Amino acid sequence: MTDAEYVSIWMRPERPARGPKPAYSRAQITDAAVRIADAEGLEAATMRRIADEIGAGTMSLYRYVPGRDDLVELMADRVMGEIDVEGMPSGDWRADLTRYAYGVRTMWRRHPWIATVHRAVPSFGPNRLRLIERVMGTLDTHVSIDENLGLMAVLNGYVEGAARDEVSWAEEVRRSGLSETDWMVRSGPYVNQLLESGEYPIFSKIVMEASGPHLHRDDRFRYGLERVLDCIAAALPAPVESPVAANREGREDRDG
Amino acid sequence: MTDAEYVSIWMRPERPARGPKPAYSRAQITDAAVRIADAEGLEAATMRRIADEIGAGTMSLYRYVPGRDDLVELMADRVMGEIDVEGMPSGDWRADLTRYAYGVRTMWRRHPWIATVHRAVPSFGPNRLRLIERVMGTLDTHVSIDENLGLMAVLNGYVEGAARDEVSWAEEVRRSGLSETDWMVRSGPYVNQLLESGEYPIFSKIVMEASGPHLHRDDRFRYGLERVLDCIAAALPAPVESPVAANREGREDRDG
DNA sequence: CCAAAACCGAGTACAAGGTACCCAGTGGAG
DNA sequence: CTCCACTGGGTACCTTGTACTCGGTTTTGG
Repeated sequence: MTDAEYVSIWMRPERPARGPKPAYSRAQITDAAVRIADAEGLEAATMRRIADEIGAGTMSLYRYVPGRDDLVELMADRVMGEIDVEGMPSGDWRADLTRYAYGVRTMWRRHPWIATVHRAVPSFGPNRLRLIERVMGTLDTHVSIDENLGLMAVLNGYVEGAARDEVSWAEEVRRSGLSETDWMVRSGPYVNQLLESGEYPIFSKIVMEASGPHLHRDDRFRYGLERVLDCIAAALPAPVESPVAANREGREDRDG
Repeated sequence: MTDAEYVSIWMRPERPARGPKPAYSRAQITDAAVRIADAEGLEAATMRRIADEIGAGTMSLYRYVPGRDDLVELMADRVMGEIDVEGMPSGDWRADLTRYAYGVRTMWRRHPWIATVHRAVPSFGPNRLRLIERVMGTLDTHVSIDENLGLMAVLNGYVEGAARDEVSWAEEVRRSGLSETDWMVRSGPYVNQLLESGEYPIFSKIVMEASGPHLHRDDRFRYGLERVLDCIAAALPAPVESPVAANREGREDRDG
């Protein structure tokens, strides 16, 4: 293996000092790859395809990127940069985290392939670091780093999980090459079989609810997010001057 | 495209009625695949490797499974069956959900490759259905299906997100082929560079906390889980006769 | 009991995709 | 001007999924 000469993609300089001017750039390659993945899925972003997209030879990409895995890592960090966390922490943690949550969701919907990137978690690119500083910074003055990590796991878990759910369905439909309607028609027989067996009452409820007048996806996301934020509020030491955090016993606070 | 003759893997009968006795079985193939993936990662579970494992010819597998994607789907549902939800709902929703959460975590740690399976979300195998019935059943009598889905998104998001975090690191280490220590040594230079730049105070706190006397992974998981369960408790209509649900204003209830 | 049909396991072969290796051209350093 | 590190990119190889095919076996129809 290339153990000895391994360097993280984030430390590896884009280009050596000497030599001719390069014709392309990491950013250009990453952008092209993201564009393809957005339109046709991550598996369509092959080295050959990306090279074609920018008019380069396939192997030329390897002058800029050690391999495809690292390129995907670059792509992941690149799209994390689209999440707007400017001005955080602002002092209003609830507003900050709400904005962050919607930012993540928007980004996932724009780049569904992000659900299939595994190395995103262990990777610390510049944009990921910025998110950590800004977002965890909003709670940093209120709780210990331990608690902060715990609460962030709850928030991130929910937001990414919800986004992953939405996006996974859409990707499955796209992969099938069918229209959304045709796709549902195709899965109809199996779902019907489950419904008619009578063994899955809860599943049936879910299906029925989905076909009746139901909470829109946005409302559902908002509902869960509010529950998570309430959860964080409850874990915070003392409400200093936030007039929002006073509703915690009833449950008539359904939103929508 | 095989659009016309598409049938979900869950509807497709394992074998036709007629013909000679089959030498293998779907379960046998799935088990072998899971065994390989556990030990060497999902990418090591190639059709050839799986066939070798059970002593079959590569192409023989296609008599039992339409293709690799479907096999992975079978694998995913197979390991979901390891999550013990027997006797749920028991009446004590908090105990049920706690058991479920730890069950999921244990399963993920046993089968880290599950983090890389994308079709798991849109797929409804028998074991996934069982989980839905049992686990969502614990809240079904207390809240609407809408709220139940929302609260489950919070719980599942947290549990899977936390598991994914733990597992992603481990997988990254495994993929590198290095020991955990060597792996950390290898990423040392980059982390040090970040630390010394002084631009990432929160990140530095995380690193410092991780190397000092810190919350063990188990304690951290438990902390987040308790926050989520508190969040669910707060969203429930009215504590009927649960003596546990009475602590919701202070925060001296840190556990561990 | 026999012939045909259906199904079995498995080998051969091909298309994609990542990438090691190689080569000729180029432009900055001396 | 000379040199050589570096460039873009072509060729070729390995791995992996899987379509096709075939000879043998089991079941069915008579």
